[in-house]
Amino acid sequence: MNNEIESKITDSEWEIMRVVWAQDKVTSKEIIDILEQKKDWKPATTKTFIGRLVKKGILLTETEGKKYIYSTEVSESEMIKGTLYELLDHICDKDIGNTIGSMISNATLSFKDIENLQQILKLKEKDAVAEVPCSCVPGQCKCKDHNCISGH
Amino acid sequence: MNNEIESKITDSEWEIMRVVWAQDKVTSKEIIDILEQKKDWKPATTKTFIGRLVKKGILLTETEGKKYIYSTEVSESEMIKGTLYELLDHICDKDIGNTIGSMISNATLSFKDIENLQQILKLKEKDAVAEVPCSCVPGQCKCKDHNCISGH
DNA sequence: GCCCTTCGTTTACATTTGTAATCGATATAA
DNA sequence: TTATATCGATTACAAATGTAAACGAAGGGC
Repeated sequence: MNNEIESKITDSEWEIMRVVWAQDKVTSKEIIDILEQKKDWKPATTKTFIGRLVKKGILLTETEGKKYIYSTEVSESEMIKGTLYELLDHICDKDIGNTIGSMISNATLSFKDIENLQQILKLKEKDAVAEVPCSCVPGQCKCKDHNCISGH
Repeated sequence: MNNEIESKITDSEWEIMRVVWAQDKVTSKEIIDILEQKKDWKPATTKTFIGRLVKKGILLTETEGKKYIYSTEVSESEMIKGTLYELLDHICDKDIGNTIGSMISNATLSFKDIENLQQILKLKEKDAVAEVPCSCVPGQCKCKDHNCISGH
């Protein structure tokens, strides 16, 4: 929505964010308590991660008395999408279909999920292509053997 | 296939691996050349990453004359799957369906891909569940509002 | 049989990440 | 009002990661 925030968080920071996304507004104490349970982190450790997220501009603070209430404007789905892209960046475009396939195979899905995905696929047919072009650098995927585009 | 190799590679290492996966067997020179093009890495930089992958046991070496031929026994799909799991580890199980959905929406897919995915979904219906259980820690997802399982 | 190139190894160093103690200010309880 | 518990900020430090130069052995050309 805004200026393509330079999001990109670490695994540990993700733990903090999950709490914030789940609660919308939280105090450090709440985050600390939850992660002390889940990750066995000392309060100081959690505080460090909170601080780093604030510095990165991902966590927002509003003062309530002497403490802070933390929140964020980066949505969870946005973050997930970012991470996903990062992964997709590592594989040949031609392989994305298969990757999604393996994801589906390995996931636990509800009937509703499946129905929904079928719906999405149906729609997707409209802008499907005959062949997904590969944009890998030559030497980084096997597509060169068939019809890889990718200039230089 | 073997003992669940402690794979888990960094972004840079991934670049090296892509070359190896694409070629099956390569010399350091080939890797260096390709990544000098793609990433502007000095030969020394690429060498460092190759060395680290060898140390991790992910790259295998066989001597040919005085140089090495590199190869791997970790498959690309295995590595992708690992990375994917890592991401899924960050989201509520209930949300996996949606995440896959957004992946599909955003991807470029061929007719064949779509057909294939439809096939997979069809099969998936067999072991679909009425409701995907959430296994998040309380406080880390909104499921507590409905029917989250997850014991502390 | 030397010299230069090549290749793997070693060393170097800054940045990021994980993990945490400590400090200083403030609110709170006694 | 003084002792105490909180809370955010500062500091610390090891390990991982990105980036690369330097070094030493070995091969190839002349």
